[in-house]
Amino acid sequence: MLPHSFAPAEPSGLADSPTSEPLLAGLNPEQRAAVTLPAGHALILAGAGSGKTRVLTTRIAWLLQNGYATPGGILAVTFTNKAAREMLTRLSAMLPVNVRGMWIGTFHGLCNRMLRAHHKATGLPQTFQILDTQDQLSAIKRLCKQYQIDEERYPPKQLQQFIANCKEEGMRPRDVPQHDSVARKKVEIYQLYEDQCQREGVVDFGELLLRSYELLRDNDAIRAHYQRRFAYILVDEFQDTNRLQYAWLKQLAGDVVEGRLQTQGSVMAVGDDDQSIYAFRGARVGNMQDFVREFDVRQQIKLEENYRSYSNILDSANALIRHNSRRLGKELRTQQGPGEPVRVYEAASDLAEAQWLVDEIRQLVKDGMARREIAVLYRSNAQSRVIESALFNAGVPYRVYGGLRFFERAEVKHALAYLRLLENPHDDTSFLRVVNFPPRGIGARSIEQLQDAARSAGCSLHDAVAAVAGRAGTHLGAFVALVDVLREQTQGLNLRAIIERMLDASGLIEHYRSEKEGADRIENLEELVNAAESFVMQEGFGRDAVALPLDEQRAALRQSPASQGLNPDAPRLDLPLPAVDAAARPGAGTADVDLETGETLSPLAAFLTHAALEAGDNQAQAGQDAVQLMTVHASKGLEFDAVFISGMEEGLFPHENALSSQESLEEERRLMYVAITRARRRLYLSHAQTRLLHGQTRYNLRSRFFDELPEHALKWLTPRHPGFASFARTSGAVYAGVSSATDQFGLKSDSPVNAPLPAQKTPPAHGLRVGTAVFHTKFGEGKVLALEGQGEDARAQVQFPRHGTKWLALAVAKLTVVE
DNA sequence: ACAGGAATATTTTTT
DNA sequence: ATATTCCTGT
Repeated sequence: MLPHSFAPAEPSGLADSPTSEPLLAGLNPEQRAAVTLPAGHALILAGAGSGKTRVLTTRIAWLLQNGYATPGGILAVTFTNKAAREMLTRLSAMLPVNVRGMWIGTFHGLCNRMLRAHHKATGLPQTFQILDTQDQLSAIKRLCKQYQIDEERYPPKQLQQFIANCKEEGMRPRDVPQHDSVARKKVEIYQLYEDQCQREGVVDFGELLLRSYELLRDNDAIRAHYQRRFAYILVDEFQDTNRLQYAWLKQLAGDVVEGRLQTQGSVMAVGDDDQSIYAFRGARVGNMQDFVREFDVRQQIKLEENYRSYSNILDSANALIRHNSRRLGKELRTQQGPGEPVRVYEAASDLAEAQWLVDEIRQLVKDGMARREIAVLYRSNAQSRVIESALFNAGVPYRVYGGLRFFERAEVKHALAYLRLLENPHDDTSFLRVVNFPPRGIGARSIEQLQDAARSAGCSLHDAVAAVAGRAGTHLGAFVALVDVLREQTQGLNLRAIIERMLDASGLIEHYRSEKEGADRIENLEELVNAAESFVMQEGFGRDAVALPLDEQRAALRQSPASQGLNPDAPRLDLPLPAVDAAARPGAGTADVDLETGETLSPLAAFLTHAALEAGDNQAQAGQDAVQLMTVHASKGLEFDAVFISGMEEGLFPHENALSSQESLEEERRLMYVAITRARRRLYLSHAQTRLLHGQTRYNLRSRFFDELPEHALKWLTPRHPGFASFARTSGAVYAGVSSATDQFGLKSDSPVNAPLPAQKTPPAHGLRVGTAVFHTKFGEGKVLALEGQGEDARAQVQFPRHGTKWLALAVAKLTVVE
């Protein structure tokens, strides 16, 4: 058994102190076991709707209440700001605790907090700014121009991906294998990018994590400090962690001694391998197995009791996900009855599907369901269009999730760029964004001149302005003067005043006033002032955690059912942090590290950080009771009384790009699992025979996922036509999806869109499917994008890397299938 | 400097 | 079909 050292006290296990009863009331045995686990590492497999957040927050409250931990000894990490906020809100409703002392936030938020506290040790300026994805891309493009990198051979988007991937794998340029000249070049660019960021005092999202990880890894005193401090580490959505995030957690938890992890704190990882839907952006479900092995996890608890849905819905989810291999294994169950059947509808077209959705939604609303309790889910954003227009024409209020968020809007980013220049004039990304916006006669030529000057002088664009002569120099000089004067003038002003002065002096407002569609933009700029104001009000800027004022905490507590028996006015558990005992730290006698400096950021710097780390709301205007439209991904973590999953078609869901490998197909299945488990009472699955996609009519088969659902739970609203399974049988495709089959095949392209298809379809003789790799003697290898027509008329649209996309008559063109 | 037309690429996305 | 990006001519 691994040695554990526990601080400050060790929970004794299931023997609760009498005071924890009110906290634990209403928890089922598994939840209760998870909440009251003794010190040591634990994996909680929390199924959808099993009360995961409740367990996490109650665990923290229980640890605090029983004195097993102080607020300063807790670290709880999530992926989204929303999840972190929810945890804080629920926690402060349970206990009158000062949440300010706790480290509860996103990975990025906590890393940011750590880097600011130790900026000297990390080699960053204290007021380093954070590049979002847009900023990062423009920084890379600028770098490519500067070093004359062939953007054909090294597309900036790809470089961005490459750099982000490297960082997620914990690799600095020197760590990246350089097998060939292309790899060498990419690494060289990576290094140049790093130098540029360092020079400008900016970090990207990946850098926040990597720097923080390296800080812990390379600095014994700091690592020891945090290892001692965080007696309890809790990780939400653990299945979504990437390699670097896991490595970061390991640094916080303990050191590897003689090949074994010697931990100080206890790590509780909460996750669900069946809901892992972010492998495409680096999430590694394997971290769950690694965690169990490397941390020698003894406590594994499954939360399988579902409090959300009726059993027909859960049976469907369970049956579907059983088709995945390599699962940790889990079955959702409920004490509720079967409820209503899952309704399945086949529409003739995407239009007809949307119309049916509208009719069904209207009926639900008429029967008394709130519109906000109805969600329409789809696999990809492009599908929302038809549905939106059907809802719009019917006058049904709806809300679409996704799209640009507040702090990502162009006008807001412009304003933020000005503010960032006030904070840091050497931020070239911000400089370039607004040097000629609003237009002030500084063209591409002048900027090139300036960039050349900056490069030869090895300084920032701001500092290079003096070196540019002539008219260009005059205009540039005026811009720099504007920013510098503004910086002077805003010294000592409050945040609101700073922003107002900036909006005025920059000419942004005036510029948009003269633009025809500028009204919305001006509104957003005014909203920026409000956002800053409410940020300041929230006290405690410089921290990502949002703390409720004490009286609000107590008010929430009075209303909370979890607070029964607690005294809302009891003194706060505002215990001091454990002192860092330098003498007791092995080999740290001389260390004079500024551990967790008390330096605070200026309100402006703090606000800019906030803007970068929390891009704002992702949904359109709230308030009105509206039907919710979103992708399946966006629906994760939400629940609704009625859920429609639309576009249940082969090629769409599962997506055609995911058919090539077992892993990606299984991720699609998990995605479907997530979608199903969003529904509380009613679940509808719909698909259309024809659908307009990329300007072309496509004929899609019913999704294979239907064949994986239990017949007893389904109610077919329309007669069943043969679906993927029958196609797969007749065409010899492997049903489990190992082959790259999609089941799209050609029907006469001029068949009327709304006419029902013939009941019996025949599989194509040519054996091609969308996604098939083919070889053409003249054009080389290509991929089938679409198929049309039958027999002699059959045509295929094929995309060739060299020759573009072409329609080929299969009777004429000699195409061979590439395995 | 900027408008307008051609070329291009369309899974999912948080920080 | 459509949104975005790129490029060219004025």
